[in-house]
Amino acid sequence: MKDLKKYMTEGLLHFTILLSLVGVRLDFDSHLPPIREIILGSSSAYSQISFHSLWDTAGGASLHPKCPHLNSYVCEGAARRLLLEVRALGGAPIPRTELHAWLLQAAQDQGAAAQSNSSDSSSELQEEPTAQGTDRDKEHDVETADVLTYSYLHEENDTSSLEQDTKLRQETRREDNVLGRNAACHKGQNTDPCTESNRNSANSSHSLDEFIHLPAETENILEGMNENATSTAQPTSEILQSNSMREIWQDFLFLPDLQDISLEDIHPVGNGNNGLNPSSYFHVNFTQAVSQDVSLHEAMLRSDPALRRNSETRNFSSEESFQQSNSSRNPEAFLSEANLTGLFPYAENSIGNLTNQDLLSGFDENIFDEINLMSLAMEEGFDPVGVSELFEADSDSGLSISSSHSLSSTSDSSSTSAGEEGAVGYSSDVESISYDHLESAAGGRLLEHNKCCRLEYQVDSDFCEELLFEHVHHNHTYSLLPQQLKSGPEQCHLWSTEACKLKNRCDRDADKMFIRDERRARALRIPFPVEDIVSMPVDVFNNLLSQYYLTDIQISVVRDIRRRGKNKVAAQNCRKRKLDAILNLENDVCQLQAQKANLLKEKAQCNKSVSQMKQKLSDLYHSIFSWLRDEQGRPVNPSRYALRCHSDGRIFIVPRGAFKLEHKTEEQKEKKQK
DNA sequence: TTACAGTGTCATTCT
DNA sequence: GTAGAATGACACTGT
Repeated sequence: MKDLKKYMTEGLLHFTILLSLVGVRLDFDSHLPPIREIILGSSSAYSQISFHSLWDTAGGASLHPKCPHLNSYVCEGAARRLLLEVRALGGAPIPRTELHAWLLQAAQDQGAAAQSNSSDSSSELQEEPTAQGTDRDKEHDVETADVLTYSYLHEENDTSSLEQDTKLRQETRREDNVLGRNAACHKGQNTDPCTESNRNSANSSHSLDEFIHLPAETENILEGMNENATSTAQPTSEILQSNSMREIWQDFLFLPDLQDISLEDIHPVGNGNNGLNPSSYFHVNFTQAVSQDVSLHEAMLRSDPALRRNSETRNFSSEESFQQSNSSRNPEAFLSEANLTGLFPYAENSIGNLTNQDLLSGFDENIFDEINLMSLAMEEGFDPVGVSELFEADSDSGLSISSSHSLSSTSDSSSTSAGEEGAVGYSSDVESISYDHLESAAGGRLLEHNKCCRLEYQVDSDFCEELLFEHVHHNHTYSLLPQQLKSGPEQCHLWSTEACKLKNRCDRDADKMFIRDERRARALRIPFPVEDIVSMPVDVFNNLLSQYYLTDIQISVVRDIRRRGKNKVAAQNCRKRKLDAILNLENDVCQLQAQKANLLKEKAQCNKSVSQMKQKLSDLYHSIFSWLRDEQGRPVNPSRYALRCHSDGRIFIVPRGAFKLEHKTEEQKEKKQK
């Protein structure tokens, strides 16, 4: 940053643009304020560069092969230093073809500027370069076009798309001259660049010689530029005098890998280095450096939505390589990149496209239909009821609740058709994408919470399996009471089949509702499982709501899910208790009926026994009286006398009248005692 | 097609 | 006053 300030204070403000163009990720939070301060405080001509242009250029929107100010760097001999500084700051190397065309164009401009300066010695270096070469550009457009054509035809493989890129870039220049020159070139009427490009297009591999052994026309340009540059009297051209344009050119091409260089490695370029190959004192790893192509084509094309569409197909390979290059990186670092999206809108697009394109491939379209509808609903004024109905309609429209099926589809979500499972076949990746899509729809979350939400649902497919299977195994057979199960074997068999049917149906219904709420929660990016929303204690639930920053809609939905879930369980319990009570009463009735029957039976037995006892007693009575004789030897009449047992065990024969009076007096005594 | 059982949900009351 | 539980009533669905 210290060197950056130095460059800028020296009038090299555009170095920051260059940094951005070649992919340096500046920490704008800490770098932009001083940059802006320097811009506003600078008295140089470069202070006219608006902060806005810097901003746009940082995102790659203004990327153009013709950097109008690069010639300034070249003239000052600072180009190599700038590029080294770029690398020292962690910048990715510029694509060689981009650099090729870019630098050549700048060299031509510089050549034109040098010619102008030679005629006008009062002109200064810091004069606005674009103003210098307005007319002179025309003189070099032909050569520049050839150079550009040559450069872009060296791009690997996809020549058609590169031609499109070339056309795009040419359109930003003077189209007529360039196209005319290209037409002549493609007809084979020209010259080294075309023949060279044709020859090299057949061989996609690039050797270092391709860049060192330039086409003759390009060499001539460089030679002329070198001469013009060295003849230019400029106060800061000391370095330039010691470094030819070719050397500078080679310096660009021989830029060492950024890992191999630091600020300490930046050697002053003095006279002693004249003619010295920079690679002799830099650890040059050209192949490795070029391999870190940041694909400025993509950055440029993404700035144009129309072009982006065309470039998507051929960007796939480069995006894939980009992902591979970032695969070993810390995801947090990746997120930190996403934090720069506000400053690098096209970087955001790049990252977003990369992620989405890779992750969205093969997803169930039904999910996106739902998500899109959700998003629309959110954008047009979110209506929870409408969304709810939307989900309900979807979930109720023949949604199969075969969880195992849906789970099996998670391994290959692309094979799951929309008509088979609705949106049940979620995979973990789908969740993350759906949240990305619904980020805005959910009312906006902090990134931290987004991460939490994503992590919450992105655990893995086991989460879905666990939830679904856990719910499948919920016991909904509360109507099968122990009393029923304890019944006879025939009823047990009957109830077992009934229980299976009932259980299956309960499972289906429960799963349906569960999935519906689950989908609602997912759609609104509610960061906790529905099951936990319902089952957790109220204090834990409130703490959870306080820990997450949820919108009113989300809180309302969460509470609604919890209320309905609680009520559902309560209703189930209520019905269970009701059935328990009914069945208990029925069982009590049965038991009482059996008890009554037993009592009746026992009563009958008792009556029978009593009768028998009475009969025996009567028989015994009569037999006893048959044995008894009075004083005269006559049998005792049982109707006039009766037997009475005394407390001491003695038995007396008493007249019945006296027995009755005595019996009455005893009863009266007992009553009085009571 | 109808009857019925099971279930979810809402409204209300009770705790 | 609030939240949960309990419950009656209703609608819906599957058998």
